[in-house]
Amino acid sequence: MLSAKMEDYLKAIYRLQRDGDGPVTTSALADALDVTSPTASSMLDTLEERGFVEREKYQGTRLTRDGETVALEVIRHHRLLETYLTEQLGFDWTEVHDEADRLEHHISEEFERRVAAALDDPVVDPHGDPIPSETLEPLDGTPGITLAEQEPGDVVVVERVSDRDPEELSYLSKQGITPDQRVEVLDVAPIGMMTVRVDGDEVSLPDRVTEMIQVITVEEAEL
Amino acid sequence: MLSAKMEDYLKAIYRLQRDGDGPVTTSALADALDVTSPTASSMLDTLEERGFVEREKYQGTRLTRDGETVALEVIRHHRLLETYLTEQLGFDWTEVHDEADRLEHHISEEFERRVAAALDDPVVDPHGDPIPSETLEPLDGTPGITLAEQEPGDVVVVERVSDRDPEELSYLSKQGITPDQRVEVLDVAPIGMMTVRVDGDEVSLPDRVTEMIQVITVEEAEL
DNA sequence: CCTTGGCGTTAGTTGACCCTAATGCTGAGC
DNA sequence: GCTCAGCATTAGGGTCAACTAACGCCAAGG
Repeated sequence: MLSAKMEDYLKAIYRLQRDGDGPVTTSALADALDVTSPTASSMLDTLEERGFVEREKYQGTRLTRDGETVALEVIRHHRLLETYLTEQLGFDWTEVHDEADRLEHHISEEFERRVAAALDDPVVDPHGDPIPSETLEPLDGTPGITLAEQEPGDVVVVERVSDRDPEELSYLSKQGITPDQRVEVLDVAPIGMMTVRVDGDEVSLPDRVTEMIQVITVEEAEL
Repeated sequence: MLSAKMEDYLKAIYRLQRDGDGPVTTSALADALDVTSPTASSMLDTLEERGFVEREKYQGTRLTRDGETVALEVIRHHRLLETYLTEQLGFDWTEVHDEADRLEHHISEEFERRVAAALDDPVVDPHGDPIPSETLEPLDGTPGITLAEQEPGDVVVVERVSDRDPEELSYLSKQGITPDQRVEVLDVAPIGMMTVRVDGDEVSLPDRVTEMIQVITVEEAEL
C-alpha cells in the first residue's frame, strides 16, 4: 500500500522540515534522496494525491498529520533496529545505519513489538536520538543545544550525535565522543575550529562536526 | 544487482526442482509465485541472459550452478531468520514464515554472520529443514521417508514438517506434531486417512498432510 | 522594468515487473 | 498421421520510479 520508496520520501521530508524551518524545497529533498528534482516533484504529486503531504506550487512541501505519522513509524523502526543490532547482535553503533535503512521498511508490527520488548521499550537509540513511542506521538521539535555553541571553560555531557555521515560518526566514536560522555571546551579558534578535552585527551573539531553534536550543559565558564 | 523478485524466482525453481524431478515447467513456476505464465516466461528470459538458469524451449528450466548458489543463499537467510525469530525473539515457529520471506532479501552478509553466530551455527531450522552452510554447498537431495509411507504399528520420530501452508503447520503444531516428536501409527484407512498416537492423544490426518511430514523410523511393525 | 539565473514543473523515455489476448508447439488419442 | 487440448511463448499494454530535456516562475541587479 505504501512503497519503501514512499516511506523514504516521507522520512526525508520529516528530517528536512525539522532541520530547516518552513516548507521543504523540491531540490533539497531531491538532494537528500539522491534523485533528480523532476523525480522528487512527481513523487510529491503522488504523495499529495494520497494525502501525506501538502504543497503550494513553487513554494514547497509540508507533511500532513498522516504523513508525519508514517514518518514517525519508519523512524521508530529505524531506531529500534539500530538499538537492537547494537545491543543484541553486537554491531558497532557506527555501522548499523545502512542495515537499519534497509530493514526498516520490511518488518511487521509484530516484529517491532517483540524487538521493543526485548530492549525493554527504549526511548533513545545508540546515537542518543529519541525513539518515537508505539502510539507515534509527535516528537518534541525543539532543536537542542549543540557543542558548537559552547565557550571555552564550559563543561557538557554529550546527548546526541547525528548519524548522517558514518565516516564522521566512526571518527567521533574513536575519539570517545559518544552519548553520555563528559566533554570540556578548551578553546574556540576563529577559523571555525574547537578544541575539547574528552576522557583526558585533547581533540580538535571543525564547526561542521560540532554542530552535529547535541549536548547538555553541566558547568558554565566563569565570566 | 539481483532484485528481490529474481531471488524469489530462483528460490521457487530450486524447490520445484527438488520436489518434482526433471526440469521445471513455466506454469508450475507461475503457480508457485502466483503470477501468470507469460510473466514467468519473460522473467526466465532475463534469468537465462544473466546465467542463472538454462532453458530448452517448450521443455522447461533448470538452475545453473550460479542460480543454485543464489537460491541456497536466500534459503540460508530464510532458515537462519526463522530460527532466530523463534529462538531469540520468542515467535511461535508456525508464524515466522512470512516475516522471513520478506527479510531474507534485505539482510547483509554481516547480519547473516552475526545471526548465525548468535545461534551457534545451527544446521536445521525450527521446522527441521536443513540450513545451507556459509559456503553454500549443495544440500543432500534425497527425498527422505514421509509419515504417509508408514504402516500401522510403525513408530517414528518426526524429522521435518514442511512449512508450505501456515494453517496446516499451526494445526499440526497444536496436535503436538513437531520435530523430534515420537509418533506411533495406529491405523491406515483406505480413504487416504491415517490415525496416529502423539503424546498420548489420537490424531487423524489426511494423506495431503502426512506426505508433508518427514520421519525417521524407530520401530518397524511386526509382520 | 526588464533581464537573467536558479529553481520547479511538465513532457517524454526507460527498465523492471506485472497483465490479457493471440499465437505456436507438442504429444495423446482417434 | 491428423487433430486438438494444454502448455509455452510472443505481442502489446499498464504501473512505478527513475532519468534528460524543455519550459515556466520569480526575485535581484542593472
